[in-house]
Amino acid sequence: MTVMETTSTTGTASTDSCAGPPRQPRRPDGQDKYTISEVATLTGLTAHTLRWYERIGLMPHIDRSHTGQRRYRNRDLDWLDLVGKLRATGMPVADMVRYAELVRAGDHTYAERFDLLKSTRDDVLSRIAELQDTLAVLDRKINFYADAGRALASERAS
Amino acid sequence: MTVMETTSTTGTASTDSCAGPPRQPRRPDGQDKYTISEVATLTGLTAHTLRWYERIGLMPHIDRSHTGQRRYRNRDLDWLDLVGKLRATGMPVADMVRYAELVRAGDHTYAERFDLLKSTRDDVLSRIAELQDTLAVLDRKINFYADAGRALASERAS
DNA sequence: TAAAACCCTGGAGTGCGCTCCAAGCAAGCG
DNA sequence: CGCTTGCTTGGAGCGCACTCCAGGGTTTTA
Repeated sequence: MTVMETTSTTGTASTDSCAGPPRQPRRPDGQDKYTISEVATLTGLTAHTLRWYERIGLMPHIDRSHTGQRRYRNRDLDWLDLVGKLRATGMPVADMVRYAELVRAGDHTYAERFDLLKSTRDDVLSRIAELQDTLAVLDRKINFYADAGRALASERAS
Repeated sequence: MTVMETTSTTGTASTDSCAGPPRQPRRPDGQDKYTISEVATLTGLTAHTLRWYERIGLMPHIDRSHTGQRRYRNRDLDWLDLVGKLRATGMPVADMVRYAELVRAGDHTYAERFDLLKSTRDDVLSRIAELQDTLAVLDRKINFYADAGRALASERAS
């Protein structure tokens, strides 16, 4: 029987949709050192996924302890927050890797980053519109079934 | 060299985000008979995908011509519209199959359909919230890079 | 100090949603 | 009549984003 690796019972749909800055039990900058499993609980990702993100170039360089274990820092958590948000928009991982490369490349890539974020923003806007469209359809159907349900109830009562 | 099967250059992001009832060149009810490739162009799906939807039970029974070719009707196009919208919400195909089964099962499944649509609606709402959250982050970053760009420009001018 | 819990790596496996292939049938056209 | 085009089927293949495994080393707890 080996390790279980955080099966993360907190599903994808977060209950607190109106939280300001997400206050997690982070350590203050300066003594911010997290093991991979701590980061897993903080982010909801598995340790597997965190290592995989690193392999494909989606993470900046992660510090290591003297024996080679990963030691994440607050800025890594910030990055993972961003990654999580971008993933939620449906952005493919490859595109995020591209953005990560631009960040690694230095300040002279500002313009490219700007373009990338701007077109992502457009995507998000149109996806929101799409969802609101779907919402309207859903509401029509829901009303239909609600009415049908009431009709059946009053029929039973008569 | 065999057939090409509609590589659909119209991407996933539709440009007309504010269209009322989507006016497609449909034939009037009564003489509504479409071949699979017509439906492919109308929906943006490939013929492969249409057949696959049928195989997995996502479609109602589709009429056939005397030689066994599919002949879609307007109600099938309506169904595919709904399916497209639900797909856009990220609903797994298996869940849509479940809904399709309820529809096939008859009127006595109204309550279950209601529940399914209602929880889907909740998903959509929280996904919209999520996207708006992401939008805020994106806007902050975009502003940062825009400012940085302006700063560089004025630096060059001095 | 020993057991339990945790972490490391490269590579293989999984599930989803298509996507395509091979082989064949059917209709229209010169 | 053959050619082209389009449709049919079952089944295989693919790309993405993980997800896990084997086989080892490390850290923590009792």
